[in-house]
Amino acid sequence: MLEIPKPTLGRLPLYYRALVTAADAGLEIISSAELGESAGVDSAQVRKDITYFGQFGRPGIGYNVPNLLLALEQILGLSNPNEAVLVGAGRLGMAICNYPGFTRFGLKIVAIFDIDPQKQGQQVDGLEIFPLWRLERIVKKLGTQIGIITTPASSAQGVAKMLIASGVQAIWNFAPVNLKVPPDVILRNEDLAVGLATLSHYLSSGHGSQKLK
Amino acid sequence: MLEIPKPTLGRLPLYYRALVTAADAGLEIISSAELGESAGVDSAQVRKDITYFGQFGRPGIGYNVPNLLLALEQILGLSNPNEAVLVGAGRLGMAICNYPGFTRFGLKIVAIFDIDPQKQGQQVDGLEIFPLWRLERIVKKLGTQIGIITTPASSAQGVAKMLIASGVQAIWNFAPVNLKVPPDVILRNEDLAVGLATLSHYLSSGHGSQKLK
DNA sequence: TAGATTGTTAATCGATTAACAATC
DNA sequence: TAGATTGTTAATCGATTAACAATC
Repeated sequence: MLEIPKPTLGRLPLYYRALVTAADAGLEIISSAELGESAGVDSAQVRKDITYFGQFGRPGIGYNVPNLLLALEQILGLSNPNEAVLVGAGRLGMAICNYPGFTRFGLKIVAIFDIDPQKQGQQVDGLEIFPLWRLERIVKKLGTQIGIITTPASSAQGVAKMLIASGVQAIWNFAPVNLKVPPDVILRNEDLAVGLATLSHYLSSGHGSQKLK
Repeated sequence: MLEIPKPTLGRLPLYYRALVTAADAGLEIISSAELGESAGVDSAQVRKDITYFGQFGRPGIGYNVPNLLLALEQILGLSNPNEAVLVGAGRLGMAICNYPGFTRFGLKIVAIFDIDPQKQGQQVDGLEIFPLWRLERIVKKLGTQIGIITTPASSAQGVAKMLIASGVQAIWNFAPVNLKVPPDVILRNEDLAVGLATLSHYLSSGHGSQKLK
């Protein structure tokens, strides 16, 4: 399969969401213009993006909603559910455990870890919080693929090491720090400070009117 | 002042963080190579990015840490603190209220709103949760510039309208939905589902080794 | 047939990378 | 002077936009 550009990959979830909405509304067919309108993307861009993973439209007609939805699930890897462990049971961690958007994207958190003995043994949404020293054995046993880091910045690198030693293939990092990981580990940084700084810049520079990201 | 490219703007907070660390360590001078190493960015890119807002380095020497730090605070608009109201007192909202990274970036949440009467009147970090109908008057009175939306997707557009009617200039949207706002309002979407979908794609496609974002 | 809309090509735009003269 | 490192230019790379022939 050909390589999908990163910017395109970032828009696919937007299309996916727009299509789910359309499907819920009973729509069978959607045009690139309609899809773009709903996702906030130019129609030419929509068509270009879609062709990166196939031909799903019919000239003069549009795209078949269920077909395209299925294709997107494929390409986004949502067909096989993703299991993850979460390290750091603070508020951000708990928010992520509960984030409603994730069920749709097939994320299942299977264990939570925290270094604080106070929290250990507590239940969160039916999941027990385990002590950090049990991480390696549990992750190995479950064969979990994704590790989510919601610890303070100071502990994040250590946690990343543990996760990698335990065999996770991907790390989703919410700690505000630049993690070093081996090249075969997929790393995604979700850095809220970047978003804030961007807003702050545009506010103080007086340029309104930007659609950021 | 010349326009700073968006990708550059996204990297500035990383430099800022690296510089804070360097300053804390008592470093006076830092090279583009060191700064890049710390921020996870190529050194040529670092130099290019910095020149978008001035000349702060000395050939053969490097950059003066305090100077560059100051310049970044300027350009990121951190010199004037940013006040925000937050709408949606769920777990994500609470997590954001507590996110430690924000203090450094000068964000101050001055009021919280929620539609749920159960939550109204409760205190969160010394802030009372107000009913939604009081939003307009309070925001107008405080002159708040930023509105943070952490409601479910279904209510987000309505909340955005209220915020805009109340005079906020920027919206930081965490609800998984494509908001429509007038062109003079700055909109930043923080979409966790995009991050997840990206991870999921790389996991299922078998390409490891990507540093995503 | 006439109107609509795709898939794709070509043109434009913008960002990254590489290289190096100027400077310390 | 020799070595280091910036700021900047030019070359490369990649993404977006525009246009349109092909198709329904």
